Amino acid sequence: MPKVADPQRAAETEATIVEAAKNILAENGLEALSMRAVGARVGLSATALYNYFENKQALVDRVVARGFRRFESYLWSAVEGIPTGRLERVRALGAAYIRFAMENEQYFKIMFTIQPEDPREIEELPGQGGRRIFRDSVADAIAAGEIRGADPDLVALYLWSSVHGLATLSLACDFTGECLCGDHEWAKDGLTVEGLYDLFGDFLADGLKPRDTGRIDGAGKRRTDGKRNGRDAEHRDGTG
Amino acid sequence: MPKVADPQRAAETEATIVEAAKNILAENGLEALSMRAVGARVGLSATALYNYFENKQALVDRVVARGFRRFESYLWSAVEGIPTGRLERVRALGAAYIRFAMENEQYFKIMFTIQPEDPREIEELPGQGGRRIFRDSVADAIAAGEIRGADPDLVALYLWSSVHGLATLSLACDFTGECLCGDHEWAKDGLTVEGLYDLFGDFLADGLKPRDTGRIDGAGKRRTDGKRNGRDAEHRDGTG
DNA sequence: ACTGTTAGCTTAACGACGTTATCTTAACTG
DNA sequence: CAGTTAAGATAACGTCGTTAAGCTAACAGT
Repeated sequence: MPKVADPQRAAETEATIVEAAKNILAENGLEALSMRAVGARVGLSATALYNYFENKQALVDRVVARGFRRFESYLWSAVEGIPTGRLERVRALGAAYIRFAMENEQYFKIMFTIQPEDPREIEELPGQGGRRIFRDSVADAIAAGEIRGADPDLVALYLWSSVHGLATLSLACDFTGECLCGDHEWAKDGLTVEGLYDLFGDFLADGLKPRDTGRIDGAGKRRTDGKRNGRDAEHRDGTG
Repeated sequence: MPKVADPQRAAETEATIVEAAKNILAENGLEALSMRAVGARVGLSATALYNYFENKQALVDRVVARGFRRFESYLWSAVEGIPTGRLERVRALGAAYIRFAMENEQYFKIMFTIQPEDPREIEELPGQGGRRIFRDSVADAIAAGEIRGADPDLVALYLWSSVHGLATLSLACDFTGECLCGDHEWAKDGLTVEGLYDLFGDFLADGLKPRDTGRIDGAGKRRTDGKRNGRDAEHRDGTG
């Protein structure tokens, strides 16, 4: 008797439920996202939702998947007007990444916090969509000579993680004015995360500039610190 | 009648409880961290814990605070043998950051996920400790001329967020082998996060190299993309 | 037209959670 | 030895995710 018969109707109801769940999440945060609350929002009892989703995790997975689709289209629409191959396009991509995280805080948090128990149920691994856009833009910029001739996948992952770090950190810390208590030149008229990213973009861009010493593709797996193996702290968390 | 009388004994018991909580967290994850479980682990009932902590959040805050102290000393011990002023020291700091995140996964997650409801109860904002070490090492490297003459706070925050992004992302995605399905030169013999960081370190270092065009301190708050205001997507998450 | 099936829901209930109020026990004090 | 009290246990409330059982309305077959 569980499960729904008409797949058409099922899909519609599921979409309604996912929509309600994401609204509760955006408005009141993760702890407010209960099955009973979602049910009440769509005019059903909590248990009725189990006709459409196996459990709460499955519902949350769907919300996350929706979030990633929105995320991807958000990134796309942010750079579609900028010609491919330009470094500017890559920088705008990073700016859009930050902006999405700030505008969709709760959403962004669960996207990279909750991991689906069955990864195949989500169309793509978290961030795959966003990463692909990064990769393509980077590859174009490399081909156009605006970024040094390194592996696009590597460079894209680098940019992605850098931008992701800024987004994540600013959601966790709100360091705009608290962590950085000193009065700095670059923070005096209201430090925003977007402003920070603008500044960081210079470091990022300089690190990826073409250089004459030829391409680096990491073939040599260079060690920079002499003792990379040997776990120099043995911090294995015994009791401590 | 609540609260404990002898502050000496109270401090000891609190430490025991925090310790038990962090063990449960490390062994079984956040969802296993319940007051009843912590109480059972220290031989008390769940409600007895309320004599030492106002609520669960306060206990978790203490666990997080402990984590940050461990984190800070972990970073310190990882670079104490490397002479100050060397860029190598900054790179080793980043490597230690990554390593801590990998070795203390659950710990690291809550450190940057849970935000205390009363920030003052935690000795320092999340990451302040780690950031300070970054800042000092960067400042030394700048003074020694191994990093370009920019604001140490800005550069430290940049490095911090870059490394944090790599750590966070790899905890969320496990892209070592899944997200990056293509067979790359740099991924062929087992891609580890530490290996990735080694590769990224080159980009990072190049972006921070001294350059002859003088210092950049961001006074001009440069805009790189022509249209930074104007919210080019209007993605305000209405419904659909 | 009456009966049986069944899709899709509701209600009841279970165990676990955080938390509060009340009760017990054991040590100390006069 | 009586009384106080510190520090715990027990009971209980409301909420959570989830399961089992019961209801209701639409539909099928003869």
